[in-house]
Amino acid sequence: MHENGVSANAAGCELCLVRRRAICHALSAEELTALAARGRRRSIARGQTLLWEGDDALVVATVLEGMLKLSASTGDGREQIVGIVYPSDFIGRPFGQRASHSVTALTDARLCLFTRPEFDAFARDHPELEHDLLERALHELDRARGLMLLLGRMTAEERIATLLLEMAQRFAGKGSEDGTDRFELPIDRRQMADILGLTVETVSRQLGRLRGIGLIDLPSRRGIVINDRGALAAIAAAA
Amino acid sequence: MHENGVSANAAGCELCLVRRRAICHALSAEELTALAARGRRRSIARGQTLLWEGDDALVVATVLEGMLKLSASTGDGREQIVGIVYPSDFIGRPFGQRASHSVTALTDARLCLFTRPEFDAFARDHPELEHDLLERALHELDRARGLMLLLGRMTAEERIATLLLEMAQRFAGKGSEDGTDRFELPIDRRQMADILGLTVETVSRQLGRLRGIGLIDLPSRRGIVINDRGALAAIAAAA
DNA sequence: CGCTCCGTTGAAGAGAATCAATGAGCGTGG
DNA sequence: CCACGCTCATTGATTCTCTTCAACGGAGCG
Repeated sequence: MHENGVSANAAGCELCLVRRRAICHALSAEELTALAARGRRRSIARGQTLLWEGDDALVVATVLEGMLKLSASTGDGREQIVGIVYPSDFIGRPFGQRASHSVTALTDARLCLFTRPEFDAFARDHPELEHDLLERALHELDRARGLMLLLGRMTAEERIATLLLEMAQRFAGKGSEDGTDRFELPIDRRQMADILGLTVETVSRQLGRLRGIGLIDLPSRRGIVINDRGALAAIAAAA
Repeated sequence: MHENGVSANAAGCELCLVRRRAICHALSAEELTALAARGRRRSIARGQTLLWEGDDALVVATVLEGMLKLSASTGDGREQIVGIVYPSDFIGRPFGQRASHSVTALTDARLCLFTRPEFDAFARDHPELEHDLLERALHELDRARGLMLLLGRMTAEERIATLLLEMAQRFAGKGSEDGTDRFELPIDRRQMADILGLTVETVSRQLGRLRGIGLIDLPSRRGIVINDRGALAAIAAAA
């Protein structure tokens, strides 16, 4: 357990990779400077947990690079991933004492970190920022509820198809017109299972099945080739 | 299909049942008048749907009386309830074109209704209102994610125990100290199943099982008596 | 009084979990 | 450079939970 790269933050925001997509885009240059003065850049290693479910929600952050998972778990260790966050996404729980879920790095990641009390105070003084947070929260709520349908009512095959299509949409280079997509999964089978509410074995078997009927190829451990996006979408079939 | 009781709204807000708990509590008397001028009281009968998943999100509302469900469904009709709303809760999707889920009355209900464009515009001019919406959205997000754990990782028995405890917390009169609670379920078995991602038969069987081992009684169709809250909590067991 | 809706219960079956073994890929260290 | 050990993915056999299909009885309501 190292203390990881924590560095002071000047006005490097203008060069920031996510300047235009993160919450910061709601702020003027002047306001941005004020916010930046409260922020810290921090690196976090793959596998490290930033916030623990149930603990005090001490910090919030914008993701600069990397991917993190939000997860909840039962008393006996069963885990459910309740969200994945990407660069420019916001993490943490403003205006609340406790973290309702854990936040763990899926890849090495860099964050722009704020202490929650400081961030809360700043947000309350900046309506445009709160509006942006609101839009993000509403969007996440829509996504979470979509996943509830998947977890509550879809078969293993449908869940897999849905996940592949979503991953393709995010990671494949706009796919060719013939319905083909090729990309690298950013997560392993265990994490796929934890997102979909399945076991690794079931994930593996269903992927094998889809490969068997020619809808996808699995050229490598993380590699996915979608041969027939239409057929996959037909399986995902959720209205 | 009747056109239901739609009536103009004066400044009856002061008498409003949910004045102090709904979004309105964030507004001054003056602002409240301005908002009220844009609102309409509307009754909606049990079973009626206010918003359809995928349709334009034309309205938002505060619930004055009654309960409504938020639901999503697959192409072939499987349904998942993704949320239940109670008096003083806010429904609808501000700042978004499409409703991501349907909103249907579980009981006869009364709403304080706004057209979405009007509400959006008003909200943008009133940061305190947006802050309240943000807090509500964040809270709903926490709840939705908790349900994702239930749907993805819990057994039927655990789901039932969790639901009973939550319902008891909301509807039972603070229960006696010996761990007993008595209340009427506001929903039928089908709706319980749609919340928990199960079938009605499984819900019925699990309730029967819990009754069999003495943890609960089922004095009537909707009636629930919790005999041993501790044991139920031990089953719910999610951290 | 009959009808429909709802809840319960039973029997059978399917889908996913569990238990278990094997093998591929990868980083480490000899 | 290769051997070792680890993690991760796959596959098989079996088990079990939950679903599906079906029938029945009671409560409420026209």
